[in-house]
Amino acid sequence: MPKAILIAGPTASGKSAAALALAERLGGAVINADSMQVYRELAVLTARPGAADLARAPHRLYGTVPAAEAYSVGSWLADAARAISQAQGQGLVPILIGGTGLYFKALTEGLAAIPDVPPEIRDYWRQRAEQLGAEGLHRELAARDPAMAARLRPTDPQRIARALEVIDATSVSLSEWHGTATAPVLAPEHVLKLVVAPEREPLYAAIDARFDTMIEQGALDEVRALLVLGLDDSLPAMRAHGVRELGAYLSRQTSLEEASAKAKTETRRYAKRQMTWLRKFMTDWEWAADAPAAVKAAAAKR
RNA sequence: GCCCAGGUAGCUCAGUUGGUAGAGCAGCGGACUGAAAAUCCGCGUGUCGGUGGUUCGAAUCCGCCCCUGGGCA
Repeated sequence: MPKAILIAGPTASGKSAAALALAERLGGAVINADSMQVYRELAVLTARPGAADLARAPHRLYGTVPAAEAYSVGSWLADAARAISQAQGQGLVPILIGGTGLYFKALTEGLAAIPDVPPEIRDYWRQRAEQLGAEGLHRELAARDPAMAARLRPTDPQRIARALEVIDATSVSLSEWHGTATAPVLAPEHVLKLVVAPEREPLYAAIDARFDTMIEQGALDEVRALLVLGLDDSLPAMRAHGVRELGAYLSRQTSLEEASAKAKTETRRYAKRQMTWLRKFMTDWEWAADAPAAVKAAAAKR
């Protein structure tokens, strides 16, 4: 019996089905490793497991965070560590499943021990990014943290702002912090690692079909309810695929057809980026083309 | 059947007076340490409808044929 099972894969690959099947078979707890499925207000649009699935096995970290909160790898790692030991304490196999490559990397390789940056400082640099633009911000970084400035592209506002907030809050360069990884929560031994990755064409077809299903299941109501909260556009939850696009439809700026087409395109691009990540970081994982194959591979490994 | 307008990248279309073609979108490859469903970098992928001809040279000019849309019958 493995100490834990990790299942990664692009969106709409069927990895949830594999996780659920394994959880039932082995007596496991399904633990979310997806950056968007944590948000309470986003159930349909993030393809979160429904009531029927939740009844089949214990699920953790799904819909537990309000959309108003800015969640992050760091907070997830802490939550995941807790969920893993809790599951193990109950005699359940932790099955971590999701599409966020960075989360798996943090889990298995550790994360730099950077203190939390105070919200005022975060906001300050994000505003500064708006004002100066990426290149201007990069000049500022070059003055305060040349090492990071050299590592980052002057066109990458997000990472530049992050480097600035860290040196500002801690007086230590992010490049130094990156050398201070904490011990991984899950050592690679005794961990079963699976990738569910269909061929590109069927994957894209599944993405398109799934979005249509989401519309049928009330994605529009979900977006409407989210928008009513009046949250800041820069919050992660507001960046979930479909939120902006369906929002544009709800405010009559575009047709539903066009909104759907755009949301599907965004999702396809995301899946492509996920594949790039998987190819690079999940080289020693067991690869399967669909859920049944993944379950079979898991059985063979035990 | 006749008259127009078109057939160029997966899609929508550019393409000067003939010098074997280029934009947008889509797509593909890559990077990735607290926003990662984010952010950023790179790449035209082509029987120019077909076939004869003119020409040193044809997506561009001429003939015939095929297809699509519109009009007249």
